[in-house]
Amino acid sequence: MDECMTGTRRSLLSEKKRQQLAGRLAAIDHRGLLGLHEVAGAGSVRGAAERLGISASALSRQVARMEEDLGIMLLERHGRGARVTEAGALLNDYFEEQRARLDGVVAQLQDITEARRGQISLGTGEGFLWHLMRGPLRGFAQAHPQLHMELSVGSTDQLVAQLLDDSIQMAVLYNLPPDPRLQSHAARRHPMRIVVAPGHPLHRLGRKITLQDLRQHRLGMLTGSHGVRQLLLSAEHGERVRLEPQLRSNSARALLRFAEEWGGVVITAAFAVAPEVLEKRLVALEAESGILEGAEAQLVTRRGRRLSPAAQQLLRHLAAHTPILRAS
Amino acid sequence: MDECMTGTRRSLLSEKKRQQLAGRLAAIDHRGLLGLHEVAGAGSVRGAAERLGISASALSRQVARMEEDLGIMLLERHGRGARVTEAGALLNDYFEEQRARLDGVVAQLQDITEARRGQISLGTGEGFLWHLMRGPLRGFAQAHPQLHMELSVGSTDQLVAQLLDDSIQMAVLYNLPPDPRLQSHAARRHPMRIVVAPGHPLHRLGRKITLQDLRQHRLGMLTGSHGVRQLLLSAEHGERVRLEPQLRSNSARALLRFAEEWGGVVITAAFAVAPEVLEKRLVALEAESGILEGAEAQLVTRRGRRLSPAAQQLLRHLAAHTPILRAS
DNA sequence: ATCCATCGTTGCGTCCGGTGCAACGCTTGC
DNA sequence: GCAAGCGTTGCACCGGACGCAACGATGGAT
Repeated sequence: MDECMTGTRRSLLSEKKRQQLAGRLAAIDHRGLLGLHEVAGAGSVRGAAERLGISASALSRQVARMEEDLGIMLLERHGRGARVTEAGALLNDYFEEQRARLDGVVAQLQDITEARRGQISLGTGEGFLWHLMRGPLRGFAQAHPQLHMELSVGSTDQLVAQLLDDSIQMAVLYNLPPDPRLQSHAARRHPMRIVVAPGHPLHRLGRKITLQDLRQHRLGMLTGSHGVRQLLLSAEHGERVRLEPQLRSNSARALLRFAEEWGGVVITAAFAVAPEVLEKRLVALEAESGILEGAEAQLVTRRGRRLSPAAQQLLRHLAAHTPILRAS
Repeated sequence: MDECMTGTRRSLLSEKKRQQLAGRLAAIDHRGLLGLHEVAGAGSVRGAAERLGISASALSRQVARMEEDLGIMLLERHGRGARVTEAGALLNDYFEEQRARLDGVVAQLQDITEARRGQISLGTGEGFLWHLMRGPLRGFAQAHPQLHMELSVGSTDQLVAQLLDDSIQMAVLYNLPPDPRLQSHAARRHPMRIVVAPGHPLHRLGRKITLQDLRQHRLGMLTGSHGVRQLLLSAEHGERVRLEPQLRSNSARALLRFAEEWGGVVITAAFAVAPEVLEKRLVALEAESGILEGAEAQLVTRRGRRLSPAAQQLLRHLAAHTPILRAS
């Protein structure tokens, strides 16, 4: 009924629509309405035709076709000129209203084209939040007040998943595992550091910290879905060390409080603790590990995705004006 | 180039509009928007094309042309299907809004077609007011609550002038002089009567009144622009009688008060004093005059004018349900 | 990792609809 | 009564939209 008869069914459907939709709705096209509008304004078919740059016969036929399709008279043919009937005036009002509305839509499209208006969704790791919010993101938002932004904060693989299903357009993340489906637009190496409170025993060592050193202290770690945790696992494997964290959390903020107030040790990038280091509430010690050295912060999108103009502009803006993403 | 100035001028105008109007506004035609809407709903070009009963290639081209004209991406080509971009969603919203609005307009057009809605303007002589308001006009208005009526009360030649310049669609009038530009849809002879208060000397005569009889009494007359007055002038001329009215007024109502309370004499049709005769405040006496016998009440329109459906229906209704217009 | 089903797109021949020109009927003003 | 407008119609023509077939590309299935 539905597959073997598609041809017939299509014909019937088309025939039905010819009389239902096309007969009433599609009969009202932009051209006919414009013609009617000009006739209403000019007061004559010929005058309106001259305004439109077409012949009077063409315009006459346009209106005649609309009348035929709608089954109602739109013009009072008046020997000397023509006036719109009540129905014609109704359609003319409709046209003018839609035209004004359309102007607004076109203006909004223009805004979208020039990235003055739009919806941008980006994701970021928790560690970038402070830098993004006070710096480039804030500047961009101030420069584009009509731009709506949605900021999704999550772990690396959460962000990757959101990138892949297009629920975010771009993401700033740390320690991204290689993925051909993603495209990097800016990257900078940020070695992982050992973060402790000032005066901590590791701080007093005065040298680079090895993974072995960490075994004697209380560790705090992100849960497994974060790129930081993944890289650390690789380092443990490479150096044959197994680290047992005292505190696991999906919140980097919680871990920093753990280091600051509980005297714990946290491994993360320096930029992620920039405010605390500035206020001298924490210190970031260098680590003695090749693997931890290679960690990168990246600005990525899904490869092959066509971004909106606003998103493209934000992408360029972030790549250019985010110090922690600029290659040194 | 091809036709001296006109051809070139048209080309330039067309070229200008190609970039101004057509480039932004006319690019958004009903067909393209419908296609975009279906793609947005179906999630794929092919599915939308199947719904529309056209080929996928045609639909693809429609959207591509809109994107070209607007200079902005409307679809996210997604390998597996297609989704609308923000700009596409904006246009789709616009389309759905206009479609809903259009449904309303079409419904209103339907109402106009079926005379459920509309604007009717009619004129009438003062003498018909009582009959029309209580009878056929009231019934018609109750049967069509959405119909707006404009009732113009005036003298015969005022109404004729309004008919000829189309400011009223039809008129009920008395003693219409023959006019080829007007068309009568219903007519009934209503001889003019001599109207006096009960007990008036003319009443006590107990016979038909001649124009000579009138010379001995105080007459009230309408001013010259009324058909009644014109006919009476003809009768005076035919019977070699000159009547000198005591009161002239353009208000028939004033003349009736003149007859009722001042003991005056007024010449008019019987229907024009129907309520007063019913209440026995006036009597209508027959006149002895061939000319006054031929007076007619008529329902007329301008010949050649195409009336609105509502007006046509009112015309038929008045012709059928107005006793003073039905040929006995 | 490979295959293939499906998607969107493009080249090309075809056809329909809109258009312009000229002529006609009609109304209006001189 | 005549001429100048108006709106409309017959006819030939042209351009744009369409369908068909084939082509890259993507994503899931094996």
